Amino acid sequence: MADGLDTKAVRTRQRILASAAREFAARGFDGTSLRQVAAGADLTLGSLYFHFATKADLVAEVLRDAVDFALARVDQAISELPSAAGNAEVLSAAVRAHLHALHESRDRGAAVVRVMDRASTAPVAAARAHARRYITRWCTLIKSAQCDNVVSSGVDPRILTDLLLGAMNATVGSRQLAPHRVDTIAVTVCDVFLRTAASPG
Amino acid sequence: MADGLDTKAVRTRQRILASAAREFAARGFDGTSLRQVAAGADLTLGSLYFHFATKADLVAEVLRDAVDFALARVDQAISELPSAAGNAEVLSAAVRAHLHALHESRDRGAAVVRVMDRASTAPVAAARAHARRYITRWCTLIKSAQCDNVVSSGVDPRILTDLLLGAMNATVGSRQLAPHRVDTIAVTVCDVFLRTAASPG
Amino acid sequence: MADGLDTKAVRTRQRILASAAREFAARGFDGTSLRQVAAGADLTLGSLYFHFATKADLVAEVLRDAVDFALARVDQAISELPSAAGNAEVLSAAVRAHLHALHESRDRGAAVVRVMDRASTAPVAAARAHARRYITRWCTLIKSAQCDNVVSSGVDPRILTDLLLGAMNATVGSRQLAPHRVDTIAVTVCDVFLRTAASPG
Amino acid sequence: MADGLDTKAVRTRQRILASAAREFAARGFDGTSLRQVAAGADLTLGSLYFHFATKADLVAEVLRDAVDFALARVDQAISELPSAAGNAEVLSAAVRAHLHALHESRDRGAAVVRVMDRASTAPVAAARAHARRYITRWCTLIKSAQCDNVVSSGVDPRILTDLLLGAMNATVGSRQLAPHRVDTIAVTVCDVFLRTAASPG
DNA sequence: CATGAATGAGATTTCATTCAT
DNA sequence: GATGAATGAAATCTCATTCAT
Repeated sequence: MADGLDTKAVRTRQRILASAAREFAARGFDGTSLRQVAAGADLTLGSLYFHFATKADLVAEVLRDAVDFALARVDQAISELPSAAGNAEVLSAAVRAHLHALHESRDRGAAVVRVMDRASTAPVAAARAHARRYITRWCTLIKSAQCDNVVSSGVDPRILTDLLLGAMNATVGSRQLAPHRVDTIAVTVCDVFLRTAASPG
Repeated sequence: MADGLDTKAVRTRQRILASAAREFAARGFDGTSLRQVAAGADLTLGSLYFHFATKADLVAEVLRDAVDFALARVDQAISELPSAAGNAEVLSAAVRAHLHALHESRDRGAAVVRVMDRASTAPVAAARAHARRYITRWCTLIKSAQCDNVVSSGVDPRILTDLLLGAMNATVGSRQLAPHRVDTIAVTVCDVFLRTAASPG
Repeated sequence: MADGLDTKAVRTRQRILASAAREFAARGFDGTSLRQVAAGADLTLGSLYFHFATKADLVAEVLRDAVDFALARVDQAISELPSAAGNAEVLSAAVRAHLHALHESRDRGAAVVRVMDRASTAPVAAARAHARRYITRWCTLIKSAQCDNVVSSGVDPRILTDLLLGAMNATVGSRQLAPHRVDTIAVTVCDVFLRTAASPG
Repeated sequence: MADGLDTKAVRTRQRILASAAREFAARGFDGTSLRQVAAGADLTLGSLYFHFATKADLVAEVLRDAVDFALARVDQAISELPSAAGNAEVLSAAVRAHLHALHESRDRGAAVVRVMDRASTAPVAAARAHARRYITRWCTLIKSAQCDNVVSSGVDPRILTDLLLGAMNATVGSRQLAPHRVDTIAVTVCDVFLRTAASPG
């Protein structure tokens, strides 16, 4: 069966993950019932458990997926920059990539933003650790930008990272945004956070 | 019988609201059981219903309280400024007031941040409408600041407001912060969002 | 309210315990659903949980009750013997008391016999420890009887105890026995286990 | 194709029966899931159903096996006695054979003891009927022994049979016993139940 | 022969809510 | 004002069973 990439099970899993992201985004962890998730994936409640042993396992995988997705987008955006690009270009490309990842598949993005908080079970804690690596990545970007005075350089980079991610994540609302609106937001974020008027895009 | 009379009922109500803020902040709306709230207020579950008809009513009042608290703090901070103060001073005073309100009674602040999202029942919708007035207030401040070019002036003030509030609210974490740390955050926020280096405090 | 001995809650508790003993006796621990128990106590499933936090807690209390009941009967029977009674009289009185306790409220007895085995949760383990004290009590009786050569004296008293209790407990079947039939069984047990022809009753 | 052919299917069947005996002995009928049984037989849950149509069918066959095993051992032990052997020798040989059968493959023995009780479905009822024939066999032995006054002769042989089997079956605990310990138990049982001091072995 | 995927019923448990006292 | 007792709905999870491949 080659890579095991398109078996029936794999397709069902994807349907479940999509439905779960949708529901978690709309109603949060505790507000989402697995029956809703199953229905959204055209499945019976019992059948969910063939694919995920636990609600915590399911949400953990949703979170991990979303983080991986955003991370890949940011990495790709940066790698596509011309090699002569300065830290201003790097950071604004990252901002644009993060925002587009967040809004493009809005369910995954909103799910992370709503759920990541505080769901104490073990698998979710693991996903949170995964997400922390994402934050660390951003902190590195911020530090580099501070060296070139691209962003405020006299302040704690950790705080600055929190503010930037907080500002961006706050833009994910209840309904999908058109791509050009996401671009507008990206420009605004850069306009605020970047000292130079490096207009992205 | 005046308004805020200190009867037993009123004191109990306050205890309930405090406990509810604590629990909602820690566990979210769906994650909090009314039994926990009651226990935290040294009460039996049944007794809650003498004071609040519904879980939604209770959370709505918690939210309204928190919004009113922040609104009062911001208004007061602004009114205490010398009459010659410019928009930069006004905005940075508001930032400081908002952040202090958020962290000072962290439970209320975190409760708003965690719960406001999307709890669809009617009373919560009312509280959300109440909160929208708070956002509008901030939008007004932003617009005035844009006139003086104190903040980015070429961008949509609504988006800018969302970014600012999003950034500030993202700083409320799981544990209380010492006041001086809150001040540091306030300085950072102003440093980022205000074009002039108007240091608050 | 005096002793709290006859409140509504206490009466409901008794009804639950009776129903639980009945069901556990008939269907075993895993075979019994709490819905059946609730129905047998004229209660809704949810209401059970006001009185017992857990299925394990419930069964543990049933077991403890049954052991306490048998222990009390055996103690009382022995204490009512004339002070000149020898070990033969003591042992045969105990046999009679145990068998009558077992069959008199058959549900409790059968519940112990069927469930005590192996239900691994913590509260049941506690109940099992409680039951072990009962076995120890019998072992003491057996040892005394061995001293007087009332029962086989050349054998391990622990094994002898197991055989005696095993033989007696095997007599609890699916339906209630008339008291005179229980007496017949008691006579038979004594006839087998006691070396002297000490006829009980 | 003869009868006990050693095809793959037959070997798998044996593995299933062994695993089932183990699980039923450890957790009882309702406490055992077919998935556990399958796993213990290195099989998938679905594959079980190729060999057994129903959980009840499976447990029935386990019970029948165990009864047949014990019956064969008892019969063989008796048939190996010298033809001049009296009823005392016969009974004590039977006791030894039963106890060894019970403890030798402890899983089967314990499975019978734990499960035989009351699993109301039809196939189990059939197995219980099968077991009743085993009890009847013992009752016959007891009656013969009563004729020779080898055991208590003035008592109901049915009751005496129950006591004897109950005593012996009570010795099967949670862990396997060394053979010499089983011999000790057999001696004790004979010492108690047989009027003459016919020491077995 | 065996497996993977799905189903539907039922189990324990939690919880918002009600109401007599 | 407060409590204790009860209810009914819903949630997570387990399990015997089926069937296409």
